[in-house]
Amino acid sequence: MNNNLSRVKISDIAQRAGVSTGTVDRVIHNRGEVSKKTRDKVLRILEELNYQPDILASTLASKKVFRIAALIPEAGTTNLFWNAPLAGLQEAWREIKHFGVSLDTFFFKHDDVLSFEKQFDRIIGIEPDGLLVSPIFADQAKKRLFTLKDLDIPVVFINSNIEDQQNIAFVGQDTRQSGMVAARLLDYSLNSGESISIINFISETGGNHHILSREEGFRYYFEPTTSNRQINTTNIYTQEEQKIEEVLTKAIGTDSPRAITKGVFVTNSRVFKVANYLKKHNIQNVILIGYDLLECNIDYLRNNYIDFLISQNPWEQGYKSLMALFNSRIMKKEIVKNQFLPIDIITKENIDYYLNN
Amino acid sequence: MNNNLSRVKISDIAQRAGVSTGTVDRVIHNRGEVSKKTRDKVLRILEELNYQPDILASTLASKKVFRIAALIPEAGTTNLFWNAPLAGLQEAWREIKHFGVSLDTFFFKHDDVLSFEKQFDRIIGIEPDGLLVSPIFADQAKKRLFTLKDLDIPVVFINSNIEDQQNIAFVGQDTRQSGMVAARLLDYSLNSGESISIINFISETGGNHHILSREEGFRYYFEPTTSNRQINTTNIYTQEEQKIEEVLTKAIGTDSPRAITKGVFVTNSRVFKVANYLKKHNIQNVILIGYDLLECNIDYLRNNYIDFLISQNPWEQGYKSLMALFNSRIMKKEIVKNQFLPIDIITKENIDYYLNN
DNA sequence: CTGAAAGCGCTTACAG
DNA sequence: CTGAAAGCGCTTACAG
Repeated sequence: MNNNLSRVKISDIAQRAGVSTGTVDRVIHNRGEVSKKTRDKVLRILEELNYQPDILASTLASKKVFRIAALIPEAGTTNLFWNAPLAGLQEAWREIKHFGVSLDTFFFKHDDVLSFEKQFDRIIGIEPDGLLVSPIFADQAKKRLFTLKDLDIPVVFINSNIEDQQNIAFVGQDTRQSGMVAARLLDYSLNSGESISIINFISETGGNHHILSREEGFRYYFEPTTSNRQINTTNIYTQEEQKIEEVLTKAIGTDSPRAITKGVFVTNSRVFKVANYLKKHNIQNVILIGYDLLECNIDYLRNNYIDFLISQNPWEQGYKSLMALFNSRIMKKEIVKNQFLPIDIITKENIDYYLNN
Repeated sequence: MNNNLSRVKISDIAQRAGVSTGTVDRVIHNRGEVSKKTRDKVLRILEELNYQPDILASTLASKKVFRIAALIPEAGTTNLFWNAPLAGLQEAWREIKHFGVSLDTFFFKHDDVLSFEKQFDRIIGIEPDGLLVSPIFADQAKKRLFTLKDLDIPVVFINSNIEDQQNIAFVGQDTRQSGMVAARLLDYSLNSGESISIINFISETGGNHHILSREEGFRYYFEPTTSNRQINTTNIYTQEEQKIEEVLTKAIGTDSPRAITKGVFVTNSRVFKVANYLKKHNIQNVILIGYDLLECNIDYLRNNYIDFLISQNPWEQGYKSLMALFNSRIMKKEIVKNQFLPIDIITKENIDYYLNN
């Protein structure tokens, strides 16, 4: 179906144009120092012969390295999600490093704005050839994106998006829609009339956009039939186990004054907290849905305390965001600006096939 | 975190060993014509300095092309599934063609053993450097795989597997487990005691392994609680619309003598046939699950006739199978032998994010 | 503004 | 069995 046909090379162009290969190279890369006349001529022949550069020879000859910086949250012990994007990033880098790409990864603490700013500033100091960033602190990011624009440094957003920026791509999930998926699953699993609790684990330091938008999608799904079903939201601000216990007891405890909850939707990866509660109090027959394939969530999924997990495809997020930068800048390909990853529905039965990466 | 450090090159090795680069090259590629003594010496230094070849320079210098043949079913009009693996294959090829890889794709008719044999024989005649095949006709494949083994041609299986062959990889789905996923979804969606129909669209020309194995997984899931729920299997052998209609009426029609079915599991992509039936007869409140994101299935999913589709990730199957061959033979990497792709659960709410490829 | 030459790291004949 | 030289397609100084 396809073959490596003998391709036209720079020397072919040079010969046809009656110039040297150096000159052809100059026009190909817009390096100036060429008269308009020869430039036009070469350009025309390039077009005519449909010249495609040999990227291998090109990167071999030019010892340039394309320096990519990545700025993502540190996984630490409280934020394990971010291990996966990092792994995806590194795998992508392994695949493309031959093309003279270097990758420097910078970490910030997801609950510490200052660490974000500091690291971002460090990166700006370095002036990389491309940046990949998870801009969870939108305001702090925006100022700096302005600087990057001046420096003409292309930016890819990963996991979080900021609208109306000059980023060349966003790679992540449609959070609102993922709430609708959760709603659909609960809708299938519950009988009509059974009530639902939404649990939001709110972070005091901001970055709650995901959570709110998931709740919004979830509620939107039920809107037409909202009369059927009671849906209560509980926001949890504390980190203290004891407090969480109390709040959950009010929200979903068997003695809860509210109508007995049959479905629980936790809007982020901390669903294991709720699973833990259900286990401790031996509450059965509650359908529990949450996010992300953290070890502890997986354990509860396997043991039937969590029914569904929604995965954000974090590994792919890392992989694709680096590839977006690479394809755009090194391979000179057109890339898709908004790359929404699948909203994967995970159960005990298919979990194993999402862990390979 | 990482950088393109100055690497050790062949000339470094040559210098240290007191030989020419040609000799180093000879031992690196086991091309013989080197005395044991110098060979050992070079080998040792290679090891010591942890020499890693520059794959770019290597493929640029050697004008060798690695010829890959692919043998997959033709998509035609009745078998649209196979468009996706083909697209994945082609995308993978686009990414690696620079490394001197050619791809020739051969098609057979999925319901015609002879076409499979004929095309396979053509490929053997060509003696490619690697083969990627969907061995749905196991017996006919086996003989020929024997020949390939003699010719030392590496083989990757795509979508269908044959156990105990010399294939370097299999890329596909765990079909049995996907049946369990379907079972889980119906189990959540139905009330206890409600009965289920399994519909198998059987092909007379063989290749029904997927179907049977999906049913087996499905039934296995319910085994412990089988008494709760009636599960009836209906096999459909005909292609005639009229006959199908009759059989479905017996199986799931509202006047069916059997207990009224509340859940239907169709074990392959022809679930749209059942959706069509439900629509025509205005049967509501039946949960319908089937396989594969064909256009017609997607339409029924969006219109609520189909509730869940299980996707086999066909695009990825194509992509990964070519990459397996590439990574193993060109990049000399270790590859995973059995690459099971995720068992994706698709609903109306997340379908859009599985269509990008 | 332009060309000739050297070089990127590896491979391939060829001569001995 | 071994080495010297040319070449893969492109880029990079340098000289003019």
